[in-house]
Amino acid sequence: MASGSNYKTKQREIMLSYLESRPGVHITAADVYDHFRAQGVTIGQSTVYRQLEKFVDEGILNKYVLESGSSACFEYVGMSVHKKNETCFHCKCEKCGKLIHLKCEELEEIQKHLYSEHRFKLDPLRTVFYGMCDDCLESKA
Amino acid sequence: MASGSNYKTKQREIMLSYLESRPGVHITAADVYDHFRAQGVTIGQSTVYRQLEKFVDEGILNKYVLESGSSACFEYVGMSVHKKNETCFHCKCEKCGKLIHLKCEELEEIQKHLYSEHRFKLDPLRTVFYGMCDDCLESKA
DNA sequence: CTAAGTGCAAAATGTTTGCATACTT
DNA sequence: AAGTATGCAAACATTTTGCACTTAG
Repeated sequence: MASGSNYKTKQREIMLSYLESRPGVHITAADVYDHFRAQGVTIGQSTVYRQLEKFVDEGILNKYVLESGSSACFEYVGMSVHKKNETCFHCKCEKCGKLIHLKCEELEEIQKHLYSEHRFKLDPLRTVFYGMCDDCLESKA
Repeated sequence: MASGSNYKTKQREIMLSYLESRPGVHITAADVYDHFRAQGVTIGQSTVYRQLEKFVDEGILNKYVLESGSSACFEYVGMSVHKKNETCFHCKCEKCGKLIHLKCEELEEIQKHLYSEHRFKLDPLRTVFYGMCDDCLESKA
């Protein structure tokens, strides 16, 4: 979480403002790379990966791994969300792959329950609920 | 979940009995491959991956993706658990890697809640709660 | 001037696929 | 005989690393 020193480079700045403009959206390393390349701005892939990892360390981004073999997803949470300590859960549909964001009081009960009864401190940023979404449930039957 | 047809091959059988002998343990494709190669028994990697994927489809194994860049983990859950329809949740400690199994009534409330309020049908066999366990919480402070 | 960041290409992973062969039913 | 599984090697996708060069502090 604690960051080392960060030089204010052009690449870091434009990446940050791009990510900042998409709060709550899942973005992959390739998305970032492609976004800038499409504009004629080239940022090396290694730089993209290295900066993303830094942002995660700094708590500016969350990182999710949804499936093996596919890219990791990053999501801007910024300092504001972090400070407010808002809990955001994610549900991933195993059928259509849709990702659902939930901010729900009741789900926060899980955390409390796990902590008080099972002495386990849940990390909602890393936890993904797998299952099946509304649409797929209907189309299945 | 429904399986296609499964031929009873030597590879499938020895893989199954190996996995069966390690219930509740996380095993990677490489673990399986190495285990047999160390015994002089060679199973092609593709076979390992293909069979593991089948076992997952059949509900015999759970599959977890812990981090990007590292291997997917498989865990034997077997038919017995499946038939009894017991709900078993898993908590994985992000620090020490320990895997905790929970059978808890209250956690089953999550399922009901997610279903009734968010129209999302949770799959407990695929879902892992990430966080920090008792021991690591203490040793951290 | 020194520490940190960049970009390229190469390497390292982990997983999937094509295809000829072998085994199950 | 028909359908399925196997094993190899090659293909793939994602991410990491080595290194010479550039930039920020």
